[in-house]
Amino acid sequence: MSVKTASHGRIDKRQAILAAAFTVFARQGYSQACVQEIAQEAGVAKPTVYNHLNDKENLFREAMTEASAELTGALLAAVEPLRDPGDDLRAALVAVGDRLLELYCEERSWALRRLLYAEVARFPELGCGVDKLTEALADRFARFSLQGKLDVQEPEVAAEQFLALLTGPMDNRTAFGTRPAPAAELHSVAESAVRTFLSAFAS
Amino acid sequence: MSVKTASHGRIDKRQAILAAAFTVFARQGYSQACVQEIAQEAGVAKPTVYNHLNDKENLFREAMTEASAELTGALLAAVEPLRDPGDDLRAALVAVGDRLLELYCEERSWALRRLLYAEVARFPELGCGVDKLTEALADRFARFSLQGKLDVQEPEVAAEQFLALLTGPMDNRTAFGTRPAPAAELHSVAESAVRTFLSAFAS
Amino acid sequence: MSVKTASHGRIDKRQAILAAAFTVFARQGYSQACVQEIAQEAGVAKPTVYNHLNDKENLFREAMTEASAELTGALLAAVEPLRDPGDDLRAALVAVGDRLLELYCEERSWALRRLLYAEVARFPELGCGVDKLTEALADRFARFSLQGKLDVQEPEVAAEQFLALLTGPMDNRTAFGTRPAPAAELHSVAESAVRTFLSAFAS
Amino acid sequence: MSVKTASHGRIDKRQAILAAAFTVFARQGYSQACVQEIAQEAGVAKPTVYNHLNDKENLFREAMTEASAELTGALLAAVEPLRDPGDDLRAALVAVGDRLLELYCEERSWALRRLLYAEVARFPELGCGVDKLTEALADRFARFSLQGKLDVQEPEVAAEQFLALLTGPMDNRTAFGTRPAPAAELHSVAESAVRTFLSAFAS
DNA sequence: CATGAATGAGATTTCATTCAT
DNA sequence: GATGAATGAAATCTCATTCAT
Repeated sequence: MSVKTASHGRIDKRQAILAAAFTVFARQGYSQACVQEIAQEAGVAKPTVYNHLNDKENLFREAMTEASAELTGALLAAVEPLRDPGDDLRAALVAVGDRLLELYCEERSWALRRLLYAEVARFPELGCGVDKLTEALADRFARFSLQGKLDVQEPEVAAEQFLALLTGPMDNRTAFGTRPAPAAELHSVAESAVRTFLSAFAS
Repeated sequence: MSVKTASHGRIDKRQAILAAAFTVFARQGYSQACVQEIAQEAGVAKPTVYNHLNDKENLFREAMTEASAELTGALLAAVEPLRDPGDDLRAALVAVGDRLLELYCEERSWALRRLLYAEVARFPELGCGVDKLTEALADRFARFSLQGKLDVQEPEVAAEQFLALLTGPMDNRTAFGTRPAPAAELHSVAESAVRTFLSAFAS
Repeated sequence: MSVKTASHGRIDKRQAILAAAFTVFARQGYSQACVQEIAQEAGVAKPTVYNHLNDKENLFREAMTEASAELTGALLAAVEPLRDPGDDLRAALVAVGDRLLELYCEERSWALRRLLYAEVARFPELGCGVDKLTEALADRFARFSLQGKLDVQEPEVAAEQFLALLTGPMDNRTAFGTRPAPAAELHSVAESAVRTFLSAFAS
Repeated sequence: MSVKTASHGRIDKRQAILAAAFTVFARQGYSQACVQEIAQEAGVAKPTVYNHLNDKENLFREAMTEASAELTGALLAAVEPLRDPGDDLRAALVAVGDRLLELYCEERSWALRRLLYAEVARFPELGCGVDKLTEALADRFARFSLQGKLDVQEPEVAAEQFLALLTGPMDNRTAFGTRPAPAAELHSVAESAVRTFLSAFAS
């Protein structure tokens, strides 16, 4: 009724289309996905998709950007607790590791990474985002080092390695996200990662 | 002319088609690649492709299997030197790390992984191969542990982590294989990986 | 604001739409032209076009009628001087011929004829207008005949032939209005036409 | 069966497609015509059309070129008799005029000209063909002038004018090919044209 | 009356796949 | 066994037209 409502309606529809698009792209891959199916999933007619997003490529870009931002937000939130890790640094790192792995192994995360890998050659801008997660983690590690809680010379490298230890094993363990990993296994991976990390960087 | 030659000719043609297929799939992705282009790249007519490999899906499977086996072979060969590491374990590990990273960052390797990631949802059998590289490395680490050169409780986990430390950083550093990484950077990553690994697992 | 102004505004808007429509139809042809573009050119929204003119076909009809009337008016005005040709009939005919050819070769004239030719099959009413120009010219020639200035038995035929001699050569000379014709060439054609015409019909 | 037959089959199919294309384009215009309908008219599947002619634009170009060449051939043949006009030049000219007008007023001729006019803006190469008919006629008139049968200073201009006198009146008389013209009317136009032409150029 | 948004229908084009030779 | 030709099916995108405001 009000302008605001109308505006929201428009924005909502755009968001609905983007969400539907990501769902379908995740299921079928970029090329196999057809705009028709995305429109159906969003509950609109095909031309409406073209009215809001210009063409399939742009639709993909926007849907990926959206999904990517969402995941990045959650990941950054997951490392926030390290601002106040309490007495037990190991426990704090394991908790963060658990949470990161949980996010990393969500179905949508795998789908996002699969699409990213698959299409980065044709959509190079998708791979260009700076890795905010590594940076945020490097910030924490630098602080810990200053506080004498860790002995880290190159915080960026340490952050990279922390994340690599966490997520690296999951490709093979879940057959690239095809098989689900039990929570216990995730926790075990997180603990191993933290153990190795602390063995290397404990002060 | 002879049966043997004819047979070889047949096999050669099949191999040529598979090689061409991988090249084209790597360039375009599974869906974007069209059989016509593969046939052209292989220098044969389209129906010949269908005579040798039944349909596009099978063509993809076989081409991926072929390329995958090739890469796996090279990776396994790269860890062979660890059977006789000499006195300086660190140097041996760095050398192996260098070689593994080099292989990992070849254009064809990225392409293979991109295709794997992209299509594992529709071709689940592609992701099912046991990870021979991790196993081979775990074998070496187990030996080192027995020989007192390392202190490794779970060789599989240690191998996973060694590989994660090596390759994990490369996704972001090369924008998923889109940007080339200078050899010096590769070496630096290998050294960091080995340093962290040995800090954690030195006996 | 006032009724009169509003009414004028309405008429003006209709005229603006028709003018824009002709411009776009001339540029793109009937089918290629899209209502969206016409609306843009007219500076109104698409439904406004539908409010004023019912559908695309009617829009075309009206735009063509408008443009056609405009051109016809100019052509009729161009032969008016023959009501008072002065002493030198040849000079008067050449002057009229020059002006007619000039109008005939305007960009908009070519566009109009192109659209007429192109769409007369689907809009037969467009081709049904009596040829007022031929009639007007026939009237003049009949007068000249009565006055002993010409020897014309069938004024309609003479008028047809005068116009044919003028405009017939232009299709090929301008590649159907695609290439511009220099003014000198136009004048030369007009002179040749008048020469032949007078050779045949001089009293 | 034989290679030759196979080859003919291919050529025949291409010709069939081009003929069907011209028929449909003539009926519907370039944009309204759809490839689907052309394929149906030709009795082949839609992709076959795309196999032989690359896209709709090229299909149009080739179909127009073909039809144009056909008509041009007939027109040139129609003026051949003027190589040996016999004693009665007037009669010969009228005969040729009759035949030219007959060809000019065939349904396919009107269709060709309509398409040419309609699309010359988007397919400029279609309008670029030299006018062989005018040239051939100019050649005949030049001969007649040398032989003292005519008094023609500029044969090209005379030829242009002869054709203009013939065909110029037909646009209006047939409502641009929409109405059929009775043979008697055609003959009358031809006679008037020849009368005027000879009045002007008789030696 | 003017308009932003939505849509049903349909156009061009591509591609995996199969015959017939 | 290899190939030129043909095709059924489907995908992207456009456009005339209509609601609801």
